[in-house]
Order: sequence, then C-alpha cells, then structure tokens
Amino acid sequence: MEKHKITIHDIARALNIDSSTVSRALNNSSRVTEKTKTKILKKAEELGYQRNVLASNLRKSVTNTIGVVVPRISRHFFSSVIQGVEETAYLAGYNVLICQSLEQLEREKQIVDTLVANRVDGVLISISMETTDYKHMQSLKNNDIPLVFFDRHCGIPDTNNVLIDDFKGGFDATQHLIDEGCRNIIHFSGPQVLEIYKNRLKGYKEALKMNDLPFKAENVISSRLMEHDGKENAKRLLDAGFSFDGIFFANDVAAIGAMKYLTNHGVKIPDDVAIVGFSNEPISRVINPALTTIDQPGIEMGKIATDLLLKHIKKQNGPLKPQTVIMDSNLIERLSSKK
Amino acid sequence: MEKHKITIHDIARALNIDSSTVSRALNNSSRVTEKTKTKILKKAEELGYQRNVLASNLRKSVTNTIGVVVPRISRHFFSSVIQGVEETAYLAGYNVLICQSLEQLEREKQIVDTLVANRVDGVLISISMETTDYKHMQSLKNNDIPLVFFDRHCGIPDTNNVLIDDFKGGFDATQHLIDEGCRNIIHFSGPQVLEIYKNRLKGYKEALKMNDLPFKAENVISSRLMEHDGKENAKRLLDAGFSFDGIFFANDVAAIGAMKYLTNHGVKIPDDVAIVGFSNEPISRVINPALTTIDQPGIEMGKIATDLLLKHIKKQNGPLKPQTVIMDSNLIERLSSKK
DNA sequence: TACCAAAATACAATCGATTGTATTTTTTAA
DNA sequence: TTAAAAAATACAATCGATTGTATTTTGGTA
Repeated sequence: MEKHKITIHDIARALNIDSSTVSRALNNSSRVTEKTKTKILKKAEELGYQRNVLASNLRKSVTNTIGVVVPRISRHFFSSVIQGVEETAYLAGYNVLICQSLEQLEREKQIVDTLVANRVDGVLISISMETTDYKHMQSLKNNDIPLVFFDRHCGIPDTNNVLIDDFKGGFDATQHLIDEGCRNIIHFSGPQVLEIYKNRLKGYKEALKMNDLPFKAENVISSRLMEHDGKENAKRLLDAGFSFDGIFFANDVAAIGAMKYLTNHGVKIPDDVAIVGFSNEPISRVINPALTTIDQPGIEMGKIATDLLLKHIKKQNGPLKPQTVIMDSNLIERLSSKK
Repeated sequence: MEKHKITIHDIARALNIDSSTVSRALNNSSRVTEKTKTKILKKAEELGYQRNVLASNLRKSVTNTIGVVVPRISRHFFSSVIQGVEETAYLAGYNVLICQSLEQLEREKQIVDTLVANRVDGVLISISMETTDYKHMQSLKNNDIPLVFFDRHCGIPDTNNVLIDDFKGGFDATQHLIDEGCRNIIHFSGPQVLEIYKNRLKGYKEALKMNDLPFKAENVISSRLMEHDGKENAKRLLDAGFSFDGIFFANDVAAIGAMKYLTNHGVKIPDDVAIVGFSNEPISRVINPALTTIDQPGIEMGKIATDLLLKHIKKQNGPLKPQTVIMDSNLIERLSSKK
C-alpha cells in the first residue's frame, strides 16, 4: 500500500503536463480544454487524489470555515441555533467550527484567539455571562474577520446582531402573569452585564407600570440562572417570608430548580405561585406542572445570523454597514401559570 | 492602520537576520542564543506577530486538531463526553472539531470526508443509528488517521473502542425491575444494527433467565428511541391490551415519551408499571415520578477515549495494538421503579 | 597569536496548491 | 499560404513557516 499522498504534481507527471494545468482543471477553469479536463479528472480519480486543503487555504488565504461560539452546546436553544447555522453554512459551501465557552471569559478569549489563528472567514458568537470586556472581539476586527452576535450581544455600537426582542418577551411573560391574576410578581434575572437580561427586566418593569403595579427593587433577584441558583433563591424567598404570587424567570433552568424546591416545600404551582420561564427548553414540557415559557426561534435565528455573516464575508461591493435584526418571540402557555 | 499580516520575514527584515532564525527562536529552539531570542520575541510582540497556523501545519503536515463526531450535541451524554474530550485535548495542546451527524449516515460520511480533507490528526466517533456500512471509516485508515470509537461502535475487529458495559447495564436495569417485583417486563430497544442496543437486550435476556422468567420475543420493541417512538409504542401496547408490569427502556428520551402517554391514560407509575431508562439525561430527574436510569460516565469516557487517541497519534514506538476499554455504568434508583 | 571545536546564524529547499505572465499551439481570416 | 488573434498550456513566483545543510562567529586552548 502506497503511503505517499497524491498531489497535483503526481497527476501532472503521470500525464506529462504542468501542475498548473492540473490545478486549473480541478478547479474547472475555462482556461483548460474539456478534453484535458476529462483526462485529468480521470487520472485524479484513478490515483485517488484528494486536494490538500491546508495548502489550498494557505495560498488563497481563505478557509471556507466559520466559527460559532456559544456558552454551552447542551442548551437546547443554542444547539438549535447551531443546527440553523450548519444548514445555511453547508448549503453555501462553508464548514462550521463549533466552540463552547462554558460561560467562562477566559475560555471565550482562548476560543476567539484560536479562531483567529486558524483564519476562519467569519465568526458568530453568543457571549458568556462573564464577558464584560471586549478586547478579544477587537482582535477579530483587527484581523478583518466579520463578526455577528446572536442572542447574547454586547451593547456596543457598529456591530452586527441577530437578537430576540427580549423587552417584548419580558413584557409578555409579565403581562401574562398579571392577566392570570398575579399582583406580586418576583423576577429572577441573570447577570446584569448581559443586554438580554437587562431588556427582559425592562419588559417586566414596563408591564408592571402599564398595569399600575408598583415596581420593587427587592423583587428582582439576579444570579447565573443555573438550576441551583433557582433553588437557592427560592429557599431564600421562603425563608425570608416573602409574599408573592408569581415569578417570571429569565430562563427555564432556574425556573425548574425553583419549582422543584417550592413544590417540595408545600407551595402549590400554579395556585399559590404562577410561574413563567424563558427559552422553552424541552425539559419545560416534562416538568409537572408543565412550564409556561417564551419560545425563541433558534434554528431560524441561526439561519439569519449565518446569512448575515456570509453577506459580510463576501462583501463584494465594498464594506457593508453593520446591521441589527430583531426577531420575535412567542409566549407558550402551559399549566405552571394557569390560575 | 496597516492591513498587511506580519510574518517571520518581516521580523527578520526588521532585525536584519534570517527568517529561519526567527522561526527557531519562536519555537524556542536551542540553536538560537538567548540574547537573539529575546530580541526576536520583543520585536514579534512589537509588530503584533501571529503565527500563520495554516502555513505551519502545511509544512509540518500536522494540525494539532482532533475531530469528534457524535449523533447530536444536544444529548446530555454526548455533550458530557465532548466536555471530557475538550479538557484532555486542550491540556495536550490539541484543538477539537465538534461535529454532529444528526443520526444520518450521509452526514456522517460527509463529516468524515471533511475531517480527512482537513487533515485532522485523529478522530473520535460515536456512530449514527443508520451506520451499517463502514467505508468512510476505511478512508480514515487509508489516510493513516487514528480512530477511536466511543459508546456507539461498529462490531468490527481491530478497532479502538471505549465503551460502556451495556450488557451489565441491561442486566442491572432488568434485575432491578425484577427485584421490585416485576414479572412481565417489556424492553424498548433501539436499532439492532447498533452493538449497544444488542448488548442491552442481551443483558435483559440474561436477567430474565437468571430469574427463571420466560423471554418473549413480542416483549421487545425496537425503534429509534425518540420521544414520539416511546409514546407511539406505549399507545400500541395499551391498545393491544398487552399485560405488563415493568418496562426497561434503552434510553431516557423514549422512556419519557412513554411515561407521559401512560400517565395520561390512567396507568400509574410505578404502581401499575415500573420503569427504568438508560443514560441519565437531566430530564429524568425532573419528570414526575423521577426516572430510574443507568448513568454513563460521559466526561470520564471522553477523557479516556481522548487519552487513547492521543497515544495512537503519538505512537512513538511504532504502531500500537488496537484496544478496547469497557467502562462501568451505574444504576440510579428513583421513584419510577419503586413498587 | 593561531587554530580548532562548538555554537550561532544564514542559505536554500520544501510543504502543495494557486495564479499572473510567458510561451506554444490552434484557429480564424485575409 | 500566412499573419494575426485566440486558445491552451507551461513557467515561475508565491502563500508563510520549517528544517537540513552550509557558513560564519565565538570561545577556549596550545
């Protein structure tokens, strides 16, 4: 068995022609006659030729690869986005590098560095909860690598973003609780460095205001929204003897942690406390009672973000203006909020 | 702002030395004196030099990248494995390419082709449910790319595998149901092309045999184990008036689909029917009653598989013999099986 | 001071494909 | 038939880093 990898030079030698002609034939250039092309393709097939992508990329300084960075691949919303990204990217002939920051700024920086080093053609990113400085994003700009934020963005101007209307999501969730009769609604929010959580909170406030309900700062609790955060803060509420009849969670996972704790401590959901989450994780259909939540169109978002990124990668007619797309979200009513 | 990328030649020119010396300095070779190294490093820093990984990889014909192929990144078990893979790989200085086949053979082939084309140094794979021919794996062997199967492997000899003891898992699950008093146990299995499902079934059979319970072929139902498969097959059982007091599911997702259907149709879990799943998805702790299941050490498996792969990539002392590691699994008792 | 070994650095080929330019071949038209 | 135009192919540089070999420099010793 031959160990040596077949190159265009091997094909050229075998046919007694120049390697540049082989290269052009394999790239279907019009500068090579059909007859020669067929001959070359046949010989390439025969020798089992496979293009060396590394060499090709080096010469062309293009990788046909985009990087997508998410906090965690296991979150349903993010894996949906990734699916949308892959579908669109593959159709356009691009490969996708999937990376997870695990909500750690250090890893996020490391990932961006690696993507830059590997000369990806563009990057899609949803930032971690720890991301407060944006130097690593600057490195993308310095290297002229197009960047699109999706869902979790930085609040900086002149960037491309594909976002959910978090304000509306927060508003809808809260209004729904009010419609169900809640008058004393707690909001479990995420790290306030992230725009999405700020906006969900704004929506919450706005709904209260529209219904002439008082906003109380102590009714807003911020955490990293993991399951144990939900649980611990539920405990704190109960222990402190807080009175409330509804909770709007900025994500489903924290909601579920809290629901388990509340249920185990004699709180009836939805009768005593109505609950609404955010994200529509599959788990929210399984918990009892099923969790009312805000559905985010993940696959669609992935597609739109990728389309936007590819447009910037190709920018045939000079640089494009940065653009922000806001997508709608959807309240899904289930039993956890049915008074 | 300068657009031109800084290369070692720029550094060499700036210092009036040769680029080979720059290269050696940046690689910390002993052939360059400390004084020169410092000078070069300083200048590199000053000019904002970033190594062109493409060029480096081409020359060294090494990419320091491994590919990991899973059916779906959103499955908790697989994302745990990926986490283990990443931890181990990063420590060893390798990058990880994450790919999902979405259970489709065509995509799996495509992915393997891409990995080969991109000259990854090694591949970890858990095959799709459709994977019955292994030509694409052969392509890895032809290109001398080390390969390790994890969890879902092919039953072919001379391969590296890191597996769960599925036979024992199937046995433990079934024995547990028997211990809880079940005498008429259904088994929901997966596609019989996959070794893991064959082995879980074997474990099921063996447990029946050890307890002098009859094995009935009609008590085994194979499907792709999606949520709706669980639901539909539960419906079929009820509609056909089957009598049973326990079900062992080859995964949690199908179990949950079935549990929802059964509960909605008046079947009491665990009193009427005790249930055991497989995989310990997070969702199984949330459903009511909580699902008894077999826990698989995903992170650990990812680490072990990566260690094995890296050993094969490095194979300093000639080729290594293929190796199969079998890992233990763990029954986690919850309420769904408590009679 | 002169010489030699060892250390440091320079030279040049290479990885494999791409691409602008030059050359050869073919075709067209006079 | 021949010159010019067009088409096909060959030549050679290039992408940026690495590495074996050659050369120069340094330091030690006689």
